[in-house]
Amino acid sequence: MVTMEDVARLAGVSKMTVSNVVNNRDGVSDPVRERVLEAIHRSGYRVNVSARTLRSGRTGVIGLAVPEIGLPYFGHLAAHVIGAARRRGFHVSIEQTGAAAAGEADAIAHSRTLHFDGLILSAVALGRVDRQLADAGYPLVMLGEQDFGGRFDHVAMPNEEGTKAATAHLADQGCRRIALVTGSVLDDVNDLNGRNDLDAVDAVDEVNGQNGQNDLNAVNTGNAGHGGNAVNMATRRYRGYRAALAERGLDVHPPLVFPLEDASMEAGRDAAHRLAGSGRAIDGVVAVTDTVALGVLRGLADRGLRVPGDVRLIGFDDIPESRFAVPSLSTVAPDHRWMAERAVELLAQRIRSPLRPTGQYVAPFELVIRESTR
Amino acid sequence: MVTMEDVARLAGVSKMTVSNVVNNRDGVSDPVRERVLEAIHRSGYRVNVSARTLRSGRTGVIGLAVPEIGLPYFGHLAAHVIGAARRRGFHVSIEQTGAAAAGEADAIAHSRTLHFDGLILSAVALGRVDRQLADAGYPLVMLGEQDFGGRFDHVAMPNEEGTKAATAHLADQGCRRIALVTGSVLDDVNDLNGRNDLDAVDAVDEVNGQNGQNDLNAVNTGNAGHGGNAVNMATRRYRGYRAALAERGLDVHPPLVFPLEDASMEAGRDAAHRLAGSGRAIDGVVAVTDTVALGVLRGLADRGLRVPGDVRLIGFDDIPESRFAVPSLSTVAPDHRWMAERAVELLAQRIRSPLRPTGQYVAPFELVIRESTR
DNA sequence: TTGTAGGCGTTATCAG
DNA sequence: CTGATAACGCCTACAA
Repeated sequence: MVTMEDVARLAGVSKMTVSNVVNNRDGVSDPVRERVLEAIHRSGYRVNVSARTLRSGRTGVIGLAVPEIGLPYFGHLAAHVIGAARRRGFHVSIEQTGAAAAGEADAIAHSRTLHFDGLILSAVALGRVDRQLADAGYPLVMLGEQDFGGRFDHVAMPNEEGTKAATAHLADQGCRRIALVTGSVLDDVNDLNGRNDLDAVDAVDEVNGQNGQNDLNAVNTGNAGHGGNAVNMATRRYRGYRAALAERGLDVHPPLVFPLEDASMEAGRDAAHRLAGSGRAIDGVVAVTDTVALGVLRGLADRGLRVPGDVRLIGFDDIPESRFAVPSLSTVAPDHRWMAERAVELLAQRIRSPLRPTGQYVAPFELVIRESTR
Repeated sequence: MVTMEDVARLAGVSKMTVSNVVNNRDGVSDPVRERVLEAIHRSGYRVNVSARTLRSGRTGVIGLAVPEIGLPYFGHLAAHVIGAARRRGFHVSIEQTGAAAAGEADAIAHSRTLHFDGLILSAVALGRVDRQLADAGYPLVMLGEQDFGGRFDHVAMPNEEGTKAATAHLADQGCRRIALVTGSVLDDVNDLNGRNDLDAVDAVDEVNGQNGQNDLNAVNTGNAGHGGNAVNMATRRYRGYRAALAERGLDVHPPLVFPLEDASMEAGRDAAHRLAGSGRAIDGVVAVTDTVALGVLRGLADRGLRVPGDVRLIGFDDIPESRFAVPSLSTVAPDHRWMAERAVELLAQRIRSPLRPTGQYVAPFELVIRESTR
């Protein structure tokens, strides 16, 4: 292995000068820099990242923890994050958490052990992050679902607004009995089908209005300053759904909510089977994610229901697969690129200045109308 | 940061004893080990991976280079590789190569720079690996498509056999004019639609019969000893297609081959449009991958062609999405779990013994018949 | 069974 | 502008 020592000898300078050249520091004269670069090239020298890390405490690697990289949404998200990180000189290492709180806590611990410079956590299950973690001052950005009342940097999906828009769209298309297919993990909401159960949730919803200072220069700024106590994705989407129904006077008791085991296609298909067999004359379905919606599409086909003829269907995420489904899937399309950029930028900032106030952001979105709701 | 020194002080022993405990080495008495573990727990000590790496030369991290983690196939593959690696105590870092030879060479260089212990390369474009790389002795396992004449450990897809089986299946279902939708990068084969163009390829096909020593204990052994000169995936799949047609007497001139820009759904849809407009009365389509097949499915729908009524369609890979398509997609299903396990195992072996002979394996597969070919 | 000395390749500090 | 020196935290080798 060729070291800085070797390069230094070859160029007739000291180790330190080589280091300065490698790291683009100034204080090196042009002719010397030239000589050093030449020597580096000739010797095939490569910096030893471990040694650098040992000395500097920085690895140049950030972690990205997702429930399951094989799910389309997370695969695409990862691709964006990797791109955004590369543009800022970071490398990305992917962790799978298995959509379990234990996995997510593990990912954080593992991330610190491996001395990633920071971690982007696409948290689904982590109900309440350990006080340890919050206090650790480890650079951590939450991406997507969960919300921790401003204790972390957070780039959120437009859960409530998006679902409301999707539901309203179905109503506008003439749907009168609109179902929601969603995760079953509504905070503080049990017995979902039994009663008007949102009161408990609403009581928790004290927006704390904490603002992150916005020194990002993204063209598309989204909505900064979104905050609130820990309320999960399913709850937020449920709220959006109920809000739209209420506006349109389409509320129904018991609510037409079909819970899922997880956010898989398989679960979506199951839900569609239950839905078709419920005898409740459903003519519109809002699915909590596109992946679930694709499963619902399949499940409806199993039961001989036509989309959009018998039932209209809309998803959430706009994964590429949705465009190619038959029928193509209408969906809420958050700006994933924007989310990835913002998350990486927030993390980079936190790595630079650990004590800056946290920032909360909600991604901009648009409604994409395709065949499934025409 | 808490170091071994701190733990040693806390436990009243030397640094070295702590190291021995941490690494599960023997030569430490039970009471002392107990004390040390206690001290580790109390202090929240974590080994510093950089320091360990600097000293030992091993990082415990392997790289996985794929064209694009957002494509369903690679996402699922990655999930399997991550699992297999974890079982062997390795961590996985994912690189995106962008399906370009430059990207793949970069990934290798980058991988070495980062001091991964080795790299699993899902190579698509890398026509000829640099002699440098081959000679470098850097632990490298090729996964999937490319084939390098035995110079690397290689876990291949059953390209030729699988495609042959798929094509034969369509013939058995009564298809008479079967098209192939595939990548356009057939080695040494230009002007694909002009003439009987396989001769050039066949001339290259000298199987060299190199065998990897099989000390793996997988239940499902697949076919070891597959070798050959560098012939890419598209060519192998084309061969399987032609072989099946020849057997059934269904060969047609010019061949019903529709080339793709890349292996995306978009490209598949385009191909379907061309195919539908070709006026060649096609009644069966073999798509080079499931992702492409899903695009074809969509493209056929655009043109009002029914699957399987007007055209039967079969893919390759068995990604989960295929099961949920409408109609569900018949496909060639290689054992992905087996492939991931074998690739990681080969890499682990090569890391242990760099000079062992290379092993070539072809994954077992089965034909999965679903609605699209009934 | 436990402890001590030294060095892995890099960078921060400070002197020239 | 350049160079000498001392860490960074751990592990190999050898001594006690």
